[in-house]
Amino acid sequence: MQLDERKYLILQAIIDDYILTAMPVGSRTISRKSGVGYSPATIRNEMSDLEELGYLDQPHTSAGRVPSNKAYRLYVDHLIKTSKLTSDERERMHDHLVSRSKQVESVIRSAAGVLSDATKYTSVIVAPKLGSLRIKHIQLVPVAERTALMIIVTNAGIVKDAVIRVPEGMDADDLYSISRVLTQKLADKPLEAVRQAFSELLRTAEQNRKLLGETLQVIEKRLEEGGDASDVIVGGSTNLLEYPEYSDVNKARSFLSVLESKDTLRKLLSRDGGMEVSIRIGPENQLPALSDCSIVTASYRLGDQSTGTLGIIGPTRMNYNRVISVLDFMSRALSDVLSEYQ
Amino acid sequence: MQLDERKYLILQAIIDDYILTAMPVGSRTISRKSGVGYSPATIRNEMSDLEELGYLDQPHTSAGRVPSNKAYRLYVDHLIKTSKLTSDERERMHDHLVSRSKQVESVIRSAAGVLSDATKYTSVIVAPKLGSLRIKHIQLVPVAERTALMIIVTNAGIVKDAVIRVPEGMDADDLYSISRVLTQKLADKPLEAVRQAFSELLRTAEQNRKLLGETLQVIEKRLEEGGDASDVIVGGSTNLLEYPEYSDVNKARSFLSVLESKDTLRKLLSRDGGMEVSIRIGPENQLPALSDCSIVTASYRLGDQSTGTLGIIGPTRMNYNRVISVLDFMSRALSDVLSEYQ
DNA sequence: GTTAGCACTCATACACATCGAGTGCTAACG
DNA sequence: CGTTAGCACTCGATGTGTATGAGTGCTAAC
Repeated sequence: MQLDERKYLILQAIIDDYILTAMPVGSRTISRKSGVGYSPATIRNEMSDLEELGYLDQPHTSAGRVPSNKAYRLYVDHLIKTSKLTSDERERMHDHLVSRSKQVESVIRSAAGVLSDATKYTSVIVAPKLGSLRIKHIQLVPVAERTALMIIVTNAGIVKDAVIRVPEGMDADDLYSISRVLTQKLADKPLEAVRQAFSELLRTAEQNRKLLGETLQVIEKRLEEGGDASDVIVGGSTNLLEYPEYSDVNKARSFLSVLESKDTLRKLLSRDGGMEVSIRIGPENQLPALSDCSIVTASYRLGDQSTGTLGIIGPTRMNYNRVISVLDFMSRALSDVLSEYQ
Repeated sequence: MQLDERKYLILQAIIDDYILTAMPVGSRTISRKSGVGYSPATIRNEMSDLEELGYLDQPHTSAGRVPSNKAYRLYVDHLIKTSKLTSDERERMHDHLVSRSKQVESVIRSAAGVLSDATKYTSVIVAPKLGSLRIKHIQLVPVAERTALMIIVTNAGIVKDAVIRVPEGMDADDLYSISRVLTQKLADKPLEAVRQAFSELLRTAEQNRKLLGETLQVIEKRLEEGGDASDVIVGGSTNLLEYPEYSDVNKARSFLSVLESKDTLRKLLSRDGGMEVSIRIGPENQLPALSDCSIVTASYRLGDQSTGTLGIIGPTRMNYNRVISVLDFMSRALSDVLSEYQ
């Protein structure tokens, strides 16, 4: 059996209604809708077909129908009619983004806020991967006897720091000059290439071998870590609790627990492909705790190399249309704002 | 009517039981307890007295009694029997704290995790106030034409950064030397005193007047802000959802919303007095959303000047004994670990 | 002063009837 | 032949009545 024009129409009507109400949709409801000129009985026949094809589920015999994950997949692939945001709305979102402080982290943080406010779902943003960044500057600052703070500035303006031990009797001026050398040698190298440059450096500069060794270790460790907890930022985590899907506390808890694990989130938002919006529906994301959530993601750029991910997590019956529009816009806006630092 | 020995005993037994079960406590339950040698009828008479005195509430006629906020207040002030943590436990907590990276923020973050794990409640930690820190180092790093990143390192190792504009034609070496001057002039000054030092600096160094002006502005702005969102760290936000008090989604939501507002949290944890543990029960903290929560706070030190706050938020029937022990220990442990940087 | 006994209260659980939204099927209709 | 009206049927939701039991307050006896 194939899907003809009318089946598409009815399926779309059902999905639209379900997205709005979260209640099983009956044949009468669809029949009453403008644009559908059929009686409830006819609709029922079609619904029966659609159920057989796997596009609809029936919670129990005497309830209406509910769209299946397969239906949502069809919906986002073919049925969706993307609409643009109003220019007023675009402007407001953009303003929110730039009004904050100019720290990269602040921008991302407010972007998460804007996203969750605009969609009423939960937003997650992953900061650009450190690996694709380039070193701009390295500075050693004395903080105590034999202890220094190493600060790594990247081309994205993101600052990484770590406390390291330095050899006895090294004063501020020594650290200063070492910093200059380090910066000269390592500037504009991607972090991946640092190792090689470093071992080279290690051969030439005998006197500070020990310090350099430790510094290298720290940089490598940062590289391995891939990023710390503050690299994943969540906005509007309680938004989803507004929806009837989460009126059960246990469901709410298991959802919120996922948001607490930054590692899981980072994996969840990893994506292949380019800048365009990507959608994973229900079980398509492997996590059981999110099996009735959909995740919509997009990328943003920070400079030429590094990209980050921004995403929306909501119930499978989310307003895909709206979410796609917002994410699409924000991915551009965020890239624009962050590129000012380049 | 005064509280005699027996009333204390019974009240304590009721509170102890209610903390464990969250169910109204009946006279029979108390009577059966070891240490209480009275029949249910006698207990009932005493409970009736205690209710009249405002220490007990009765949800409805045929239910048991529930401790009132006044009872909790009495409990923490007089009845509580503080117990020490096992040395095994202390060790485990301490290890968790030091095993992580040496970044100050990481330490605080893992402290929040340890706190919430150890108590099964929600933990909140406020980073040390910026105002009481001293500047250790200022560094300007070129990131683009006419743009530089200003990094402020404090004696606590906390790095603050901001993007600023610099005059045309200023190269890396210029910024280097300016950084040195800035650092020399401002080092070891508390942030509050920076303004004065700066205006002095402004008089002497004519050529870079404009740059210095902007830099000053940025530092002042940071000062005003008092701290950004990342200065308040929450651990175990979903822990409270385990308790029957939050089986209602609306309660859960209003609680979690409070955790999302870092400003509110910062205010909530502000405290007077020294290092000792302080307790606010139910409505004693002004926030209606937390009117059936208790907040227990303690301070930790970072160096000589600056102190931060760590706290536990839980239901009013929380295990005060346990929470006090854990907080007391952690406030010392955290101070110790952070003082290594001094 | 303490306790046993007893009537009373009230939330909770359960059984049972009712209601109504919605379906599936069949037959009639254009 | 596709569409629709009619109707019996299903099943969750809602409401009502009753039993249960934990717990109280009061009184009288120990």
